[in-house]
Amino acid sequence: MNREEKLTRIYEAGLRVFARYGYRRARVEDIADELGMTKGNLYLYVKDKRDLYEKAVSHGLLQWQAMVARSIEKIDDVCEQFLALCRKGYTYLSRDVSLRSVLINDPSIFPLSSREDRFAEINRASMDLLRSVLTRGIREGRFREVDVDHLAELLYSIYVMFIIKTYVKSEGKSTQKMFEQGLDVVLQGLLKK
Amino acid sequence: MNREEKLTRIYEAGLRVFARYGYRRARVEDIADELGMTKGNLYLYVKDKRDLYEKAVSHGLLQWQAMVARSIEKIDDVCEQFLALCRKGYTYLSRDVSLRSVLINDPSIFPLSSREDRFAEINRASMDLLRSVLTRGIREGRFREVDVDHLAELLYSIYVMFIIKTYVKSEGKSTQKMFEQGLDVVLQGLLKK
DNA sequence: GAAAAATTGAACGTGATGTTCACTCCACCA
DNA sequence: TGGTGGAGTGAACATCACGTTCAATTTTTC
Repeated sequence: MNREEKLTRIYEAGLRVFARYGYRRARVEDIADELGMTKGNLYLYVKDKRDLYEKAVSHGLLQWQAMVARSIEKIDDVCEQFLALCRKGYTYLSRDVSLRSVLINDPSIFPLSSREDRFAEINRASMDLLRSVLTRGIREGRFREVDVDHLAELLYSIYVMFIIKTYVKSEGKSTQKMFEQGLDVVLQGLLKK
Repeated sequence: MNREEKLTRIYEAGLRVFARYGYRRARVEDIADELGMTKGNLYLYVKDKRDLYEKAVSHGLLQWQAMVARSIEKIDDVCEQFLALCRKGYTYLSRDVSLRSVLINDPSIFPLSSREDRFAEINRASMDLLRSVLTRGIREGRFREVDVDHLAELLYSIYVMFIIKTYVKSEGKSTQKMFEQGLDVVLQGLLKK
């Protein structure tokens, strides 16, 4: 594994840990453990904890933005769209956004205010995506007339949970099944009889 | 406010904080802040951090067990039952059980192994409750033939999230709306056409 | 097999955190 | 009014956890 790939793995592990505990409470040893290496070794790749954090966030942010952008292009129906959103690639960052900022919503956890603006922006984009899918479904007469705002919020919460389960603690297989099942039921509930 | 009530408030605040960060990463100052008092004052009520943790967990565990017991008596249909489960009283403990043990599932966070057994037990009881509701609905021909295990898991996850949002960061009103809306859709999806 | 690169683990210093305590504040009563 | 006890404060302290460094060791490369 070359230096590039190793850095990527470090950033991803870093994001997982920062997402779990927040910057302040995350220990660089946690990150080393996550990678199966020692603290000392980590310091050959990053300057210090802060540096690791900055780089990791930038790394994840790019991936996540690209994914949202791609998703928006091909809105179809809520379930497919939503599952696609869940399945696709590198959404590590959403864990920060979601677990902390959305669910628990504690701005002190992520200290960089300019970054927080971008988190908020991405969150909003994702929510907008869901809302527009729901609205369109209703307008086209396929969905029942549900409360778009609240349902979008619930769906986004479910999405967040999927991300947490899948990426924060990698329980891939059964989690996938569980959400497919669940979303199938939701879709049935949405569709007009 | 007498000493009894104050102790109760301390335990509840303690649980919130322990649930957020885990025993090790929770600071007693966090708990003091949560209560709007100083660390020093806290020590008039509890012996030390460990003592606070023990007492708080016991306190919450009793409430939660009582609630599950009550719920099991009057199973009706999944939505009503589920919402009741969500609305009712003191379920603080479930945040520990759920956010940490269920979602992130990190046994190291709560160090008392005997306690963990009881957590697991309560978790299982809650899941059983949901599964039995679903199974019954299907057997009686009211529900579509969904995958009971996976759907129960998703519902439980949603429940966990409700608890987190409501109790860990008290966003009562809109959270309530969001889950009622969401669960209504789920119920519609469950019911046979 | 030597040179270079990667990795380790122990050591260090500092800042954070659990705990204590002398002191203040205040309600209550004589 | 002045004394008493309980509630609460915030500064001080001691310990230790954590970020960081580095000499020593292992692994890789040629």
